[in-house]
Amino acid sequence: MAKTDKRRQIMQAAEKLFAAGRFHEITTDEVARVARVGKGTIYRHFRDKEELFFETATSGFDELCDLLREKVPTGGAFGERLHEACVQITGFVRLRREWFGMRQSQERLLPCMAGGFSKRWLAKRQGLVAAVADILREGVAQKAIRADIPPDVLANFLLGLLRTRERDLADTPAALRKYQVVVDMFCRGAGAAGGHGSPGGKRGRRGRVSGKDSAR
Amino acid sequence: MAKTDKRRQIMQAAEKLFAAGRFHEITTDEVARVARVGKGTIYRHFRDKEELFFETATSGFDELCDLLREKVPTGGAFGERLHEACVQITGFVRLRREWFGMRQSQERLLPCMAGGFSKRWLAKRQGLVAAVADILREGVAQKAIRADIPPDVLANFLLGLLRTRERDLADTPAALRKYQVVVDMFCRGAGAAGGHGSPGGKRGRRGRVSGKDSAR
DNA sequence: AGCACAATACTGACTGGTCAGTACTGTTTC
DNA sequence: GAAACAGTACTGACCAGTCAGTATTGTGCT
Repeated sequence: MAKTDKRRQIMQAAEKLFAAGRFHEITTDEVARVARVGKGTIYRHFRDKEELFFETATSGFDELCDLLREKVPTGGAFGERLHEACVQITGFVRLRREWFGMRQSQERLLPCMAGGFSKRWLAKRQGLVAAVADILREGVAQKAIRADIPPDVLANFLLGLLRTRERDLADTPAALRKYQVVVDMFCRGAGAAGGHGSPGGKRGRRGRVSGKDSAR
Repeated sequence: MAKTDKRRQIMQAAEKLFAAGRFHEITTDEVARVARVGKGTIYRHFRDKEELFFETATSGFDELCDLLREKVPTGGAFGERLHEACVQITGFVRLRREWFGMRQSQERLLPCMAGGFSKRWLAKRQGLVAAVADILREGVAQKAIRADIPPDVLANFLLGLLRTRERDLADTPAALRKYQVVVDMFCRGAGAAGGHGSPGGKRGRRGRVSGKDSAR
């Protein structure tokens, strides 16, 4: 059995456990037991409990970034890309529910962590934001996404909306459909040149996010 | 010194500390020290550390609800009410930054808590959501807010957007202005009868959130 | 007022349990 | 046979919660 297998086993167990309980409530003995691994093996792969936690909490970012870059390649209609990105993100969140829950619960705690963890964490998260922002940037270029808000801010909004929704949704069959609400909200809110009545708004035009349908 | 003073001292210290570190990293000794109170006094006011934490983490919900009901009374133009609500919420968040940070960081941990904490927490949070939803409901009645998404879902979205923004913003003088982006996004996304190009969308009309400007 | 006494609030040194991390032994794998 | 491992016993730091003792406040009496 390759070394990386053990590492993965441990991380999977940690992910599961950390998702269900608080950091201090999860013992390394428990992680070892669930991972079907000797306790010492954990310390063979991770310096300490903090690092195990950090690596586990962070892993999803990389995976999701890879997924986005793979499944939502550059080029093609922007509307489709955005939609596909949302599908991938929500799909990933559903697939890796435990990681997602864990990330949610512990995100803001990490900056309090000792040493360089805080920066490493932010860098990881920023990677995901950047991946989403890249897609949105293309939308801006195609006049489908409003240009007055920086793409990375919009990317954060989108992720925030998905997150909000995720908190409320059980893992029901209807859940995926309900994510459409998020996409819908976002597209209307972030679409280019939309008119509205909120304070500060000035424009009177409205664009379609897909950038190709001209029903208006 | 009245009993409530000590209690408040303790809660203030706890809020400050819990905002900066994880539950298990904050010792009751530290809370006592910061609160300038004997350790035993904590246990005179709170059953245990969990309860101290819960009460502290929860207090802001009530305060914010009271604030909303006071400063955003029923009646009046919906657009103004929504705007005022956002101002109040963001103002509160800025004022009670520590509580907000703490709430953010520990929210999802609470459901893992023993006993009835989980339900009590959700109930408290639901109170805030309901307060915001009530305001939005009026917007629906006035045709300013779309009716196809339940008000409480929209309320969650709004709170989520504010939250997302809060995470990114330092406490700069420009910060308050930047919240307008959230309000703007939300109003466009949640405004009644808006056309857009997102998947599943069908409508072609667009309304103004303020519900009193008739540019369309 | 001044005193006695009770009730309540408070303090902080102490304790008992918990758990991260280590050490060691015997086993499997390559 | 050596490297990785499971299993387990061990240890030392750490910390939530306790409790015996002290301070403060309230009350009734003279």
